[in-house]
Amino acid sequence: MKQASSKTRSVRGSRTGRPIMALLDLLGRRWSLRILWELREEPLTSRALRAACDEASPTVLQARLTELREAGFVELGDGGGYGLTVLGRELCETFMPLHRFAERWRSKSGV
Amino acid sequence: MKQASSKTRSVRGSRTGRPIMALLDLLGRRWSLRILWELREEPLTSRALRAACDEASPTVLQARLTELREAGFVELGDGGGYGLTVLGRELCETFMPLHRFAERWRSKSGV
DNA sequence: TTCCCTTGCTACATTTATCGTAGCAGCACG
DNA sequence: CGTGCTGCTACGATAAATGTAGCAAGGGAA
Repeated sequence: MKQASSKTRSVRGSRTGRPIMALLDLLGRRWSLRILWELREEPLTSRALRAACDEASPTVLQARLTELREAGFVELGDGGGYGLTVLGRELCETFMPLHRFAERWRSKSGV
Repeated sequence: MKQASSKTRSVRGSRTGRPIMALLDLLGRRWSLRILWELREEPLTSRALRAACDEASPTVLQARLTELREAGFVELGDGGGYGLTVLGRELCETFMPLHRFAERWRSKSGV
């Protein structure tokens, strides 16, 4: 597997030494959660991922993918295509109950 | 409890009719996850919340708080102070395992 | 009343992030 | 050779976040 470059893009909040803050910051960036969500079942090529993410700009997607790779959640397969690492799969399952919650949420709120 | 204005700030992704997308988008905005996290134990005044969020600009915090109120996750108490609604507390517990995950994550990744 | 302090909230100029479109180099297939 | 895919990038336009300052409303205390 190819390694993400380690030019250490600083994660806001990591300075506090509280990893939860760094994680919340990373996941709180645009498209981060969505990318993990779309990769939850199978690896996707960069273009397929873009299609799954409502044609979001490739600029941000590349940026998020690089960050997620540096964080160890996503990896680029040898034959191309982005997939979750073991760690990434754990993370994904951590907030998988969000799906059921979202359904309940809609029924209560009219957003 | 005071109600958040309902001028329907559109949530990106809600057009697809898939509530999980709307939720991922809302939570994927800056400081959203952090705000929920900081309110997890007790209500905080707007200024205390700001302090807890590394002195983030009050402009975004107000925006996020309004969105979270409209979504039904956060409410403004009568005597002042922001707190989680019942729904918000459920949501918060949904990704509470993230805390433990973050600790394991740091030990594996050098971010 | 006046003074002081805290509440939620906003204005505004600057900086940063994201968007949208286009296009690059590399590789495989025919 | 061209065709079509891959990951990835440049760049101007636009939207969002930052940082600083300050507002009006309300609650005491003197």
